Amino acid sequence: MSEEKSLNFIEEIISQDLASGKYASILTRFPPEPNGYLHIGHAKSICLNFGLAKHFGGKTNLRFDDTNPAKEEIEYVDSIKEDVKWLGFEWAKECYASDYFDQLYAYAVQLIEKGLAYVDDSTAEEIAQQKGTPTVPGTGNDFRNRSIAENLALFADMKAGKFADGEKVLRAKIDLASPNMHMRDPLLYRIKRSHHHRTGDKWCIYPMYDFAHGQSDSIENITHSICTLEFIPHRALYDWCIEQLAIYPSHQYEFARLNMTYTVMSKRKLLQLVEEGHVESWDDPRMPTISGMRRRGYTAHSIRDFCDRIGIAKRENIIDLSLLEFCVREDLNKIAQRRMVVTNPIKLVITNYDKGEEVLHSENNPEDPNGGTRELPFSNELWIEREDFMEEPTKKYFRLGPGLSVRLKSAYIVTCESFEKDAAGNITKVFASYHPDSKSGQDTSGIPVKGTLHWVSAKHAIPVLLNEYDRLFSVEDLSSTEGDFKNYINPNSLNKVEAYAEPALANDSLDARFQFLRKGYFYQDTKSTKEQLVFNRTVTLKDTWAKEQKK
RNA sequence: UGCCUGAUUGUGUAACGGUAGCACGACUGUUUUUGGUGCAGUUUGUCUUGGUUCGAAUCCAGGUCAGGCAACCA
Repeated sequence: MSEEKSLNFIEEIISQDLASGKYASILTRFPPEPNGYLHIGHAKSICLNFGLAKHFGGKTNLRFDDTNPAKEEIEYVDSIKEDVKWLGFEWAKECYASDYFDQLYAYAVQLIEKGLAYVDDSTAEEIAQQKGTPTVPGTGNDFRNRSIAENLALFADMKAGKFADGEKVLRAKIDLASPNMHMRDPLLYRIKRSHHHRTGDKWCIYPMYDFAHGQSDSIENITHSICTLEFIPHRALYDWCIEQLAIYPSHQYEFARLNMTYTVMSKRKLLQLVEEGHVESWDDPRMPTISGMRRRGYTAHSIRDFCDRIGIAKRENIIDLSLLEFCVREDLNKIAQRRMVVTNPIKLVITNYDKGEEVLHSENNPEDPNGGTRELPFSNELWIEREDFMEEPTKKYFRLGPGLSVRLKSAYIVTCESFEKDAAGNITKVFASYHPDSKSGQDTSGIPVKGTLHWVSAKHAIPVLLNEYDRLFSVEDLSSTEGDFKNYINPNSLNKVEAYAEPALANDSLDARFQFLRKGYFYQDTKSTKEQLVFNRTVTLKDTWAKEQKK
């Protein structure tokens, strides 16, 4: 990080901790629960945790917070590892909370021995009721006064599987009148017979988040444990456990999670979109998941840049989707191969072109002098965009119309002579003459043109399929809406179009980034084949003409 | 009605008692064989009321507003 850039509040804390000698080096961790795919909000956390370590010369662990086997799957573990790697980060250690189950159990026994935990036979409802409310203190029950010996025996029996699911829980004995609800004798362990993706059926009791997370941090010697704002009330409990157990004192810090316009950022909601078929899968290119964005054509670099630009603070935020789009356009503009693709074709006949065909050349990327060129076949019958012809052009229209001239990109200047319509009044063909002395790169015609059109030679064109994506939701701020969030799904978030592409595309590499001239940035879909090329639109180009027309 | 966070332009984010800056967006102009890119410029802000101070976005007090907290979820 450059010196002129100011530090965010967490970087300030770390700087001070390092300067004061509190730590010789730092260790952070990224701790997802493997119950879904990672999304752009996780990317913010990943960039923060790994970025901090990188900046301050420390390390970062990847830790799976797998304490609830009912929701977790190996598929999610695999996807999370893939996504973190793809984003460009390397973890020091791959850890699992489940690796610490034995240790965690021992910690719980210690607490019981200190008279700080007890087995409670109450039902979930009873416990909830006895907890009181934020304004009314909770009340205890007789189980709270069980002897240490009895608690020890009972907890061992819980572990041994002598009770049914939900029959008993282990609770910390703290303060039922605490103004912080999380300190009102929180649950530490519950009985849950569920196959765990790593420990199998070894355990029938599982630690709760609050009894697993801080201790896992401590076991790994995490110096700075960074999480989101909703965990602020948990911090007192985090510290309490560490203090009572007298173990390595990791510290928790909280920042505001990412929210973005026109999308949702919760695994629960994203899971719903997948399960109810509103999108195809977790990696549907409309999803704000890392895998969806990757499939859509976002680069890891652009996502990292985005995370860098949004900053880290404690206030709630909602980031404009336009910032993400800016980041990916900026990156892609520099690296994308330019190609020409016509989506809504109309035939352009060059009436005076009698050479049959010729091969022209066009630059792969005007931003990159070393990007080279590609071959571009030209002939007397071309496809151009329907919207590039207007029967009765308006004043600011720079494209084709009767009597108007335009440059065909990397080819010639043509002048429109006439056009044909079908019975329904639709334009079917446009006729134009070309100016032989206006060839791209050696133009001596002196004809002034304002517009340049992309085109494809009709007989050389290859058919491709384009997925044109738009925002997933039609309202900017989903958090301000009422009712089911799915009511606000944009019905036009995907527009599949057949298109004609220049032949060079058939031989391009699978993972190349493209800019289809005047249309947007595209990336080959995972389902694309040689027989049927499919491209996903990552993002459109900025379109000031479309904006002008709306006025 | 308890506790905990927070409040700087449309959206983010800086300024650490001393010029309210930066980015995105929006808007101009300019360049351009992409109505893209680039370049130049314009644009709107310290929640509120008091207090401390030579000086307050910053410190203090009250208020207002927003979010979070009472899952055998994380």
